[in-house]
Amino acid sequence: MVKDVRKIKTERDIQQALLTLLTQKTVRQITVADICQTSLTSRSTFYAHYIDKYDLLENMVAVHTTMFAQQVHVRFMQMIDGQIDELVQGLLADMADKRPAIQILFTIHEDHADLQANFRSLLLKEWQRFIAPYGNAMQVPADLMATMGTNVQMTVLEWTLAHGDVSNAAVADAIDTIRKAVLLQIQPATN
Amino acid sequence: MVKDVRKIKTERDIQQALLTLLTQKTVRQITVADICQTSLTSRSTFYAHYIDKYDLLENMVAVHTTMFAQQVHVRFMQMIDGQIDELVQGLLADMADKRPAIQILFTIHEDHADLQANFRSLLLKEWQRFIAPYGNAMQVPADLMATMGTNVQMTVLEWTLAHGDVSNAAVADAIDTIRKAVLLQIQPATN
DNA sequence: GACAAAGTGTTCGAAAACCAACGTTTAATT
DNA sequence: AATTAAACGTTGGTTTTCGAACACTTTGTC
Repeated sequence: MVKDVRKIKTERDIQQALLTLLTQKTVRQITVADICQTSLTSRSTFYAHYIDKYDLLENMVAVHTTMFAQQVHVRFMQMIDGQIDELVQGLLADMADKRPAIQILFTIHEDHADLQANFRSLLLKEWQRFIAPYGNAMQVPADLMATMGTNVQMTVLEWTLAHGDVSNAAVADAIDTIRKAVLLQIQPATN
Repeated sequence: MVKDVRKIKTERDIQQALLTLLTQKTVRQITVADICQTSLTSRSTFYAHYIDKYDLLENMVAVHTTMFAQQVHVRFMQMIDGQIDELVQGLLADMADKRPAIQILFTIHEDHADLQANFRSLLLKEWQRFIAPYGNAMQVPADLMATMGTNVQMTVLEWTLAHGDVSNAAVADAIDTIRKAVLLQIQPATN
């Protein structure tokens, strides 16, 4: 079953409209009429695709979450010690075209639509899987270090989303220092 | 008679598609099927709006030409001696959102679709109107100076289209030198 | 509490776009 | 010159979108 192009275009326009409006108003302030006006679609068409504006928002967050989940999983599998930050850099490269959307959605924190929280949750899960084998030998609680690692990566991710790249030497240094500290806690023998 | 939004959207998509394709292929190499594929419209719909791809192109060129004509006319009226380059800067500011489109169309030179030539022609006409009063007193042919002035402005216009702004001091200096030379020919008494 | 204004969600006939199919034209190959 | 493939332009039935209308809920005001 192939989707009619009109559906694809309508949904694309509606989603883009919501992103645009989110840079101007809060979710609550945005009306369905606003979205339709901006996207050049009629309200009846909107309701043919989404239950309401929250359904639209949750849908968009879900799509990006799924994409991130798949990528983060694949990349973590390929990960070698000491290249954890490269994971985030690689992810950012893959998401290049979605950057504006992700950047906007990161500012939205609704009950069932919180992309930032989803990303953090996915990264945390992978960190926990990564740390698990070392768990017993560690001096520091595994969950704590997993959270630390996650937060460092989220920081890199958000900084890069906002500034385009981690070209700033000072920032790169700061992150690297923290990264090494975190890894040292996990693998005291190596390095 | 208000246009149906679907028509607006379809034409917007088709036009955007052509612009995109023009960055990859020549007009001749681009097929109607290409345009439809890129714009997510069906071929039957394309033919409901345009006779063929050249009709589409001419249409787009005509729109930008008309817009430029109106702006250049209004601004030339407000023009004061020595602020001729500000005209181009002002025009560029007004056309900010259309910059990518204009930039691409400037590279296309078809028989009845040559935006660059149209712009040059419009500027030249205004220069001729501007110079006319000084005509008899000038040491240099009026038409020559009009052409010179036009060329300088076209250069600024194209450079700014390509590089975003005339922030480069060297470029700004070079242009200013030429501008003054041109104006000096026209108004030997003033300055 | 009455009221107006604005937003919500639904319905339905008309208009537009889709898409697959078709025969025709064009251009390249042999 | 014959053949083939690709692009052209047209057609008609199907799907989607539009737009206006409707009743209903929410919000803020007098």
